[in-house]
Amino acid sequence: MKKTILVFGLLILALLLLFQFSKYAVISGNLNSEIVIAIIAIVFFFIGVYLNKKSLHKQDNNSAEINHKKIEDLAISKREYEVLLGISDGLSNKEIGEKLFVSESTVKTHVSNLLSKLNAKRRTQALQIAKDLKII
Amino acid sequence: MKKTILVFGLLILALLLLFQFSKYAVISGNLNSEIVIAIIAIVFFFIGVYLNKKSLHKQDNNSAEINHKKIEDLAISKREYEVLLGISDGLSNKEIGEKLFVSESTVKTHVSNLLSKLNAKRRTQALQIAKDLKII
DNA sequence: ATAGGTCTCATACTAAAGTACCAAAAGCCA
DNA sequence: TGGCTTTTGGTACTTTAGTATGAGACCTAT
Repeated sequence: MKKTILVFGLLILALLLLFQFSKYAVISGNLNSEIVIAIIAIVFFFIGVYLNKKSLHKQDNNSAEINHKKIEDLAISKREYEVLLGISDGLSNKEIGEKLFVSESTVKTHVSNLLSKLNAKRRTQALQIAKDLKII
Repeated sequence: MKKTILVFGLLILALLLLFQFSKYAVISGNLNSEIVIAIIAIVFFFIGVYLNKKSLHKQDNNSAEINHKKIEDLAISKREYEVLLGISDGLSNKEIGEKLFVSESTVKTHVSNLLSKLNAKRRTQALQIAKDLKII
């Protein structure tokens, strides 16, 4: 929120400066008025692009970024999380084991713990819940 | 692509008109030059916002909209697709059956056909592939 | 040193998931 | 109406998934 105020403050400042500059430049005859207008147009075009991109980016982040805090809250260990990623890649327990260089038994243990931590009955449900919690 | 050309054509036209108008207005003394500058600034600001939003929106569509054509190409039937949605909700075959008012056997048949059509070995893999193909 | 957490793995089950094959009813369309 | 696809459902069987339990190895903090 403080950032937004800062940005808008700078924006207004830049706007005022541009106004003064344009007045000065045109009156003193140093610059062609068309060039001043072009500069203003370009500057404001990019201000529009920049502000828009920033506001949209926030939404993207909200819907795409991984919620690391939630993972901690659920007490999901590093290994369990790796297994979760394997599940979301559509791998079987055996394949996950091969990928992580552990036995299928170990993977089953991790999956079982994961399911109870996510309060899921199946791995597909775990995926759905994990996506909901934005931890995946 | 034709749309893009049209938009840019109109943009350039608007730009030229604005230039002419500003020159005329300032010279004839009908308008204060500051007002002209302000108008130009606002117009280009919104052009920037608009173009940016449009280009970002395309990406959003690409990453969020369902590819109905792909579903047809894969010859996935309506019922099979409903089962696929059930899978992505993390439901078991039995639960999908209850939701669609059919037996578990029927769901199994649909799932089996779905897997072969999506070239998947497991339901989790089917989900991953379906997301990749943007049919889910 | 020991208590607690993580990671590993095994065994023995039970429960789902998935395959293969068959078959009937329903809907559509030429 | 005959042929086609879809939908439905069953049986029988194999393969994964998931649970419960126990146990050893390894870290870390007290």
